[in-house]
Amino acid sequence: MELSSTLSLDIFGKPFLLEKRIDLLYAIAKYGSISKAAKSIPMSYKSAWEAIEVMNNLASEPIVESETGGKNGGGTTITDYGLKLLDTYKVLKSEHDRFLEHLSLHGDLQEGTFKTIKRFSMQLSARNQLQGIVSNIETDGINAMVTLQFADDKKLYITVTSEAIEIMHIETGNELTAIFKSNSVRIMEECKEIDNNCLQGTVLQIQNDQELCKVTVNIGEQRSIVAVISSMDAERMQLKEGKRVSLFIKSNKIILGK
Amino acid sequence: MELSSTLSLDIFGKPFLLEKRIDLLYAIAKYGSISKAAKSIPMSYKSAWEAIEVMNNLASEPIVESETGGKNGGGTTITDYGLKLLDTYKVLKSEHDRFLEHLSLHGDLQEGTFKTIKRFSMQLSARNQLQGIVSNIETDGINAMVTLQFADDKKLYITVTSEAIEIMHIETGNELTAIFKSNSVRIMEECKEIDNNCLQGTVLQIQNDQELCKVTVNIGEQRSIVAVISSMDAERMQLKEGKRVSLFIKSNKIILGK
DNA sequence: TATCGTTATGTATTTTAATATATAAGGAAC
DNA sequence: GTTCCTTATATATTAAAATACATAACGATA
Repeated sequence: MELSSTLSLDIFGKPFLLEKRIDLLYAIAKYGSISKAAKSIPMSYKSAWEAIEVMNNLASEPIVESETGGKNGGGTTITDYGLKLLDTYKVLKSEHDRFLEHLSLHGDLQEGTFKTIKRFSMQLSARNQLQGIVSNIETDGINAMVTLQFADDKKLYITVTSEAIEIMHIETGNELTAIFKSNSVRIMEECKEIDNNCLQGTVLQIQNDQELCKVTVNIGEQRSIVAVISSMDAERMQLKEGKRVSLFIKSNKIILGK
Repeated sequence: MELSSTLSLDIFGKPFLLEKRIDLLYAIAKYGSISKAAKSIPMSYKSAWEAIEVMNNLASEPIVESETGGKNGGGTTITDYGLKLLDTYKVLKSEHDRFLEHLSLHGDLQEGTFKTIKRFSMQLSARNQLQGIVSNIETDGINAMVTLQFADDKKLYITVTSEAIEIMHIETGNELTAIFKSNSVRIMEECKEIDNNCLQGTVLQIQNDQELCKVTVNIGEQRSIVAVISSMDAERMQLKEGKRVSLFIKSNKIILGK
């Protein structure tokens, strides 16, 4: 048994972006004309034309622009706004697909064992979430150590139970998310080479209250990590914006998300 | 702009459980007859009959059973299997709705700022996930303390950043999930009254390797918590199945999920 | 100016899905 | 046996959606 679902973006309660229309828009982007696009789908020119008219009317800005007459009889192109909408839909759709896949895998539908389903569509309070690829798994009795590799040859070791590895079907090559709280991050002047789970970065922002200090550190590629440390420690290290620091996260304080 | 989506459960690539059919099944369960159910939807008897025939044929077991003739002319009732499917669909649907709501709230669709979307449909490695109601929030500078109340007047305190409270729009009355790793759980013989974040329970299962000991503790209402502690500690406490223990989870090791 | 491929628009036709209507048969209850 | 309400099944009708087809306007280009 499988799950399927069609995603639709509505405006004023009316369908705006539908899967079919999205296909049409991509075809228009490719061929530069409604008629050719319609032929490639395939669908009738009239349907195509009406679909894009509806979309253009519902949207706050035009999605496509048409020219009639001219060199090749005219044509239709997608506006920047239209392209942005296509990107948006793509992200939405892929996230939705991920969700359905999770839901499908999560229990035996025939058996109706879904009552015990766990929530897995959650917004998490943990501010730090880094995506990486599993490069190694070492199972050793009750616990297992997962190595998560990031783009820039940084990596993190993560301790989870072997049970979790099994239940989540974690394998090398999986793209997983390392999740950890900001108070699980320690800041040090310099990592010793032997230290694991160290990430380098530069301080982006500092915020203080009486006892605590929230430090945002840029670790490259627009990714940042938030650490909350004691104001005392912050002062001792003379933290300030732009300063280069090392971040240390204990492997047993990281949660994995698939 | 809004998101909408219709969930469908398919078998052999063919639509099996659709929203409409679910409504029909509920109506049949209520009225005990296809004709009355169809009238109440409303839809034609023929459509209704065909719909349930399709479903009965696709399913591995009958979903409804019909009798013709008799006291009130016969009738149609839903089988246990059918009821189980309805339950399954309900869970699936509510999870799907949750997901769409999250997705809708997660960015401004008009602005197309969805590129930076975070994954929030994840399976988590953390084995311990407890749902409760927020009964109190104390924001104090950088950090905030959330009190999560459970059914049986147990409660947990959770430390998160004030930023997280804002971003997630956490308010008293929200139903949230407390998420923590099994190695964040300490086991003690007895909690002192003054200790916070203590949960009582009885040991369900114990698993050992050379160094570590995984203990599953039942904390009532079929909910259980998994703790991984050192074998030494386990031995010192003479843990065994059925023993009553106290669990302690530090407030700053818990992640909140909404 | 005639050509060409397109947009823009209308009307007719087909397809599809749903409803409406009709009818047989079943079987307990009176 | 008649009544009653239902299931089960077929056929006709309606409604909605898509396609097919036809035609005007457009404007660069040869």
